[in-house]
Amino acid sequence: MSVPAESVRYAAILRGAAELFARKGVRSTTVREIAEAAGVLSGSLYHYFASKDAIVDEIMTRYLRALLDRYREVVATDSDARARLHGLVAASLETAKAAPHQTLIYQNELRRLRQRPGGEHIKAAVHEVQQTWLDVIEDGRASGVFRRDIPPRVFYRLIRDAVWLSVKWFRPEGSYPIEQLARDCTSVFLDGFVLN
Amino acid sequence: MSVPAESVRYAAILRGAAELFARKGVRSTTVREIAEAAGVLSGSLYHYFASKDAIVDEIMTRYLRALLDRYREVVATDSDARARLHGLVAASLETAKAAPHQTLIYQNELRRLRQRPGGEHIKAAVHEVQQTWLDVIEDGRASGVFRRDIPPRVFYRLIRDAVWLSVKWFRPEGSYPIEQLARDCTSVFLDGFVLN
DNA sequence: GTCTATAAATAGATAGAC
DNA sequence: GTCTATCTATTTATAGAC
Repeated sequence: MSVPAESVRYAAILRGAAELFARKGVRSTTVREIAEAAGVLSGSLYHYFASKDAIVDEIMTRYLRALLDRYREVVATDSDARARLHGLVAASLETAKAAPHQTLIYQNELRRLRQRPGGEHIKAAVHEVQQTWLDVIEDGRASGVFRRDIPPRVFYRLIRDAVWLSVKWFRPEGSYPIEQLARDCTSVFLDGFVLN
Repeated sequence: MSVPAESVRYAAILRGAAELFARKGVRSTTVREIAEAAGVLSGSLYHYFASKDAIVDEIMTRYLRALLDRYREVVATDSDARARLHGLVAASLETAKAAPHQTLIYQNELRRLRQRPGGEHIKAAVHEVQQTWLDVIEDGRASGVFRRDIPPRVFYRLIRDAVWLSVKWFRPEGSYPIEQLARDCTSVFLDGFVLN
């Protein structure tokens, strides 16, 4: 929520910056590059954003809002734990496919974004993401579907990292569709890779 | 392999730089900070290394050499595919525990390290790491132990990311030992999280 | 709303004294 | 082998004309 709530140029800055941040890293991307990608000179950026950090913040805030909207839809369905876990896997993969740059920034720079002053709302969103997964896992344990000998947090972190890091290798244009990846991912984590 | 093959200070620079690179990122770490951590002034760094990038290269080269040494030990054992896969999981987790900073740099900056000129030997090492996993997976498929409906590369990437990213959350000082994590990790990926 | 011009700080790296 | 001093380039951000 900067000075002009929305405009074509404002959106172009966010879009171009996200691509650059994902490819080169936030720190290695200069405001001049962001400006060039948006078709303006660097001084003009400061009409839309107070600083380079403010651009990063806006990108991540929007991204987390969209992600949490999808997660809330998934847990609103009254299906069993296995279906809901698959729903979270699929929602995450679809989000990564729809917003790969933002997902990559989220993976690469989250640690530093959380630490820095003013990162409280990001921290809160990240916590809600985690809690959504843990609730589904706990539900599956309580209903006797999931194993009790694996700590829920450990399982959560394993599947979380495996799912999200797919943004680094999954190619939507290939012959292996995202729906298949979602099914394979759920099946490996729930049924295992050994033949029964 | 810089000018003085080895010295206390040389080692101190590598150690301090690894910690800083892991915590702040390579780009955000200045040569002055590296020098301060090693107890010298920035000018003195250039007696040991030609550039900041040369420090990063040396850290990653040593790390990958140590990792591949462990991997070669694992695949040299003539056990079945399940045991060898567990061996790779355990070797990776132990490496991450022994060299957490280097592992974090490997995860965060590998993409950029590979791309830049002179990164061919790193690329070759990364390829050998991948091939080690794929060989074990292929062996398990051929011997009828692993599923054939999941693409080997997909399974490799899922378990690879889950295992390596544990460096971001695993705490060696906690009550959950690394050996248990290795067992849980192997079991989740091979047997699944659902109760049988 | 965009540009020009530039301020102010910081970066990697070098030269030479000690 | 280390430090002092500094060069050169780059970076974020600002001020003010248009």
